[in-house]
Amino acid sequence: MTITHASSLSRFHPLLKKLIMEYSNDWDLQALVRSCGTAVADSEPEPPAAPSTTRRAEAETVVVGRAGGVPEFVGQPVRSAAASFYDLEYLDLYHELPRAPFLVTAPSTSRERGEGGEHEVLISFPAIASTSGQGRKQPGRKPGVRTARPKRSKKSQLKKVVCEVPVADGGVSTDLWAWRKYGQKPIKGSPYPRGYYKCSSLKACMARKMVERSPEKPGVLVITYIAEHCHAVPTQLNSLAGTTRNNKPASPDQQQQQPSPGGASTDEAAAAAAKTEDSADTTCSMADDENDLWAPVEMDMDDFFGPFDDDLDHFLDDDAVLGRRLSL
DNA sequence: CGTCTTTGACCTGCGC
DNA sequence: GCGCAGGTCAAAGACG
Repeated sequence: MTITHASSLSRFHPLLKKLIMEYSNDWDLQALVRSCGTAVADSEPEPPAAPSTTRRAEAETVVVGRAGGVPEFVGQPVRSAAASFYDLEYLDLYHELPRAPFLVTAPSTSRERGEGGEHEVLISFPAIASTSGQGRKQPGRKPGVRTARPKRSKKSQLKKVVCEVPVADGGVSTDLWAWRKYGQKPIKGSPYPRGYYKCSSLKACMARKMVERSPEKPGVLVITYIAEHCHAVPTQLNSLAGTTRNNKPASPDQQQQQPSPGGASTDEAAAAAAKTEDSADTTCSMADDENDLWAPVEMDMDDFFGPFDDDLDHFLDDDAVLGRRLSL
């Protein structure tokens, strides 16, 4: 599969365009580009977002954003996207424009990556808000009981794809993977906890993602995809049990359980963040009402993306196209 | 019944 | 080598 509309390329940021050209036969990259959005508006560079998730993350900045966008990697394993950007290592992709569906800003100065550096791509999607509370208080597991765990691969060698997603309203944001939350941790220096999710489609799948609220931009969720899916996008989201519980408001009890590194005010912030985070996860992982629109169907990728090839230019000027995409 | 979230403990990597 | 912070595990209970 190749990009067939050269005119469409002109809308991409030069760096992205270059990548596309260089990887024009790389289905994965194109999938990422397309899934992130097809149009790119010129914009002035902004200060790069803070290294989003790890203290190790540093890099040049490329910004991709989309108004009302959805950070899905439709029909495309995230790992592939990451692999396609392999040579980019880390792209700090934060930016916002009020109108342009997608943005790419000029990269900041490039940096040398260290040995074993991460490979990260940061993508931002403006203007999604999310609400919905959930959860309940649960006791932790009993101490002292632990089984051997396979040795982890070096964190520094993990590939990452970082997406910045505006706090979704109603949880529009989604990808087609099913995720299961397996942990949550308060992050030092951030009032917001970070949630840890793994792919629940296949036990053997090592794909993971971390969801946290940006401390600098409380309206933005930072989603970091780690590792690779070892399977195709599920044609049906597994597990129906407990899929709607997240829509229930969190109990005050639970909110008090949120980490409170900074005192009472951050208590509230953390609780809010947790709610937002959970909401984001829910919408990313489960077939709620919005996701019904995304009901996975067996579809040829060309068929799936065909409308975007055809309407790429139109896409920029007509939100209806976005709506059309969202309704796919 | 299967899968989910919650949550504290445990483990590991990294910086100093 | 040590300590900290982040990442993962797994029990318990909820949900459909």
